[in-house]
Amino acid sequence: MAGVTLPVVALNGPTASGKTAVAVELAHLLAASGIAAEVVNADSMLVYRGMDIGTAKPSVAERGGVPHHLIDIMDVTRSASVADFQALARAAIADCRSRGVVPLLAGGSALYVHAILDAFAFPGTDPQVRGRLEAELADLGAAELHRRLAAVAPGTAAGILPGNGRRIVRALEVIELTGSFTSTLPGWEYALDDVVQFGLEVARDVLDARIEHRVHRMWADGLVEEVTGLVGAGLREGRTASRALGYRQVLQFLDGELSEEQAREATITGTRRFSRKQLSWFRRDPRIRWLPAGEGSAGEMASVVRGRVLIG
RNA sequence: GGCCAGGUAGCUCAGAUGGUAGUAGCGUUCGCCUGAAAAGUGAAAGGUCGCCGGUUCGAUCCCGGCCCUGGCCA
Repeated sequence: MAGVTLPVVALNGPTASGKTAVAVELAHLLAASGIAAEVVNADSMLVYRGMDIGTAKPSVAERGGVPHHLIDIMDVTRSASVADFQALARAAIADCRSRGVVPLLAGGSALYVHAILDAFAFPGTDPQVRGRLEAELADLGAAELHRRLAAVAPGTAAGILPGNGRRIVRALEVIELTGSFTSTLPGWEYALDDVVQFGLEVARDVLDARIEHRVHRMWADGLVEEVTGLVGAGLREGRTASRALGYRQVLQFLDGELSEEQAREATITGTRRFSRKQLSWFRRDPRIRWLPAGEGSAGEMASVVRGRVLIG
């Protein structure tokens, strides 16, 4: 009785695979059997306020009365980080469980999911050290800092491209703060109890067609207007938000670098490529149970989750 | 039926006075990357250059025929 445990349910898959709808449907099915469930977003771009159309953010109506956490939590001028997100998501998951609610971790950012579920530690950051190194990066250039990194930690330097200033700075920062830097990702080792991971599988050609259709719909729904409005909110100053698929291309259109048609096509091909990248990430995780996306997928997940709750 | 333009990588195409072709775009495959992962980045695979014949030391390229595609005229 006191031994009832609540699993963490991760629901992943490539963009446009229908994760959002399935998550809400799953929550409803669980509710029908007396199990409360809420969605915890695991998508790096849904956190930004005002980025709705281009991120395919679920509307309040689409959320179907199911509470969603970690959506619309920061302005486009800020940059979300894996480390912040890990802490926020773990807190949201713990909060759900403490209230007797099953958390449904839904989203397509594989690194975020990995960092939330698994033993993934982030060395801290120090604004002063960081600031100084970034100034040096601006002065001396990435190649020079890369040489310095190579002198201190050859192995680390070998794993970072000489032109990747951002990672070089981060590595130097961590070495300065902690004495060493590990650049290998941790293995598949849960840091949370009782995790169930599902992946939504969609045939390539179907997914590609959906992506194309969705991008056209974004344009019809006013993506260009949304971006124009966000420019006033500082979108261009947002290091991450301004690079989001669709947003970056519309900015290029607004700047005259691309025609509107080219921007739309670039968004389609970029999104397609992104979906491949997502798949290659998720496929590496052997614990994911893949289900074909479709009518019965939420039902199948619901029965697995019910079993976990009752057995626990 | 006649005229014109084409048939080169999975797709769209580039190219060479005849010496078996392209850092091409998109696609595919496989990697790297721990505080920007919808970002950044490396590499690979892949072609009997429409088919048959002729000229030539040698043809994807020249010549002839054929097939297919698009357009125009009948």
